[in-house]
Amino acid sequence: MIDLKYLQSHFDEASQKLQKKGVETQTLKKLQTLFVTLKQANQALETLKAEQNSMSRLFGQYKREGKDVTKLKAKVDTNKEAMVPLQEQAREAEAALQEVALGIPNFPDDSVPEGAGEEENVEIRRVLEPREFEFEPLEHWALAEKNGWIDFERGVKLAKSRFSVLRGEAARLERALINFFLDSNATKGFIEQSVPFMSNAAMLQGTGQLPKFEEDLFKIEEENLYLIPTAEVPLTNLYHDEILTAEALPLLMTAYTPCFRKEAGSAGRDTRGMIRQHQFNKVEMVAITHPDQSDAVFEMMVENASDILTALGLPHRVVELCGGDLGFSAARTIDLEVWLPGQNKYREISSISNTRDFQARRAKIRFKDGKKNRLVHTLNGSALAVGRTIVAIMENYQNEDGSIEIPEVLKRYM
RNA sequence: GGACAGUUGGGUGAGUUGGCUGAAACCACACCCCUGCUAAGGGUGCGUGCUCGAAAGGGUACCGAGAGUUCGAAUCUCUCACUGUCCGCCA
Repeated sequence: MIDLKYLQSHFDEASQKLQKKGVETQTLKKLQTLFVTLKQANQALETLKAEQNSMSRLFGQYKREGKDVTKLKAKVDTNKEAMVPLQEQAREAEAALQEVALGIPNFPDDSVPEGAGEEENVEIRRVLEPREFEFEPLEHWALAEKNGWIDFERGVKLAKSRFSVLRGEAARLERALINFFLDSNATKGFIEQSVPFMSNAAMLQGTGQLPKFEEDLFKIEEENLYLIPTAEVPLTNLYHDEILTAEALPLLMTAYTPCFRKEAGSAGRDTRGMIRQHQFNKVEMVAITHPDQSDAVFEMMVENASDILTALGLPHRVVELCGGDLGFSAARTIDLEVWLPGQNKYREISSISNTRDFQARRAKIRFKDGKKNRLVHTLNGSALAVGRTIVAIMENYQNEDGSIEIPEVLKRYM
């Protein structure tokens, strides 16, 4: 959630920032009006409540002293009547405010480039030269078929479309990658966690998936739980509604989890292969930091993910997302795109975001700064998406006969 | 799934004839005093949000959540959620 006090005191500035993310000024005006209405109603209401409380205290005193209370009772009753409409007004404003405020995305950092969508993202650097092939490199699904690595049909049979089964060496490669990623993250100080793969609604609101993106989530109706779309949800919310000590920061966490996404808006995109599945494995990094630390930690997370790709010998590029491509909660995001020779393009394999205090405000994650409680910064990023790494290894390490080499660093894991 | 019990501040835990309890006491924590000691003792402070205020401080809300009764509710009523124990089932 954005800082509503800041919105009120710097409306034009705030509105301008959110234009980068496509938020209309009108929506913000509405939000501001609701905020002011709520404040005024609350103030008026609290004055009346104060009177009510002091009269009630008097009431008790009169009773004890055996005094007559009929006049006081009349006064109290009148006061009570006066509170009713204000109470209603405050309640409505509060509800309306919540509804609008929870749907407003985070402010992008000032450094975020302008742009409407993906095409306007800014490439920062490339790491590793893509290999020259003396033959036409195949796409991963063709290689999967040749090697018997992925059974798409039976995945569909077991569940539905966009599910698949890994077999034999591919399954072992997946397991090896998960371990390799977790170990690599551990060397950078990320503490491994094993977390629930389901989450309740309050946590999902904390990290920003709810209420706006419910259609992207798999829900267990009878239980009122959701399958997590990313480990960012459980990891960040580990400290939901907590006040941390400043010394505890930064908290660095990593976890392997499957991720479940409905891909509601992606019908027709990447239908072939396992680039876009309803269930995929991912190792995630999450950091909870002091506001002064978050930029440095962000850089470290980008480096870490990039280093892992380098260790695997996978060419990739580092891309700064423009305002229009930025996610709901992110103030800033850097994507790592891995080179896929079969597809002849770079594809996202990691996304690292600094949400600043946006999630912290929603999830009430604070720390003691002297006597004051302040919001932490939260960051998250993949290191890495497992399925897409398998795809990248298949395409980059393929031989002319269709066989696939295993990257050197993974050999001890298999 | 069945039966019973419970849900209070960082922790333990009082408070259930409605007001003087936002909440005793103890522990933990912070600061201070005393003390030639890797101890003990004493003092003070110590929940969160919103709000008014330069600050000191004040107002308001919160004792699992929501609604209700009442001049007034942690304390009474209702609904829901969660936790524990026993039984059943089970990796």
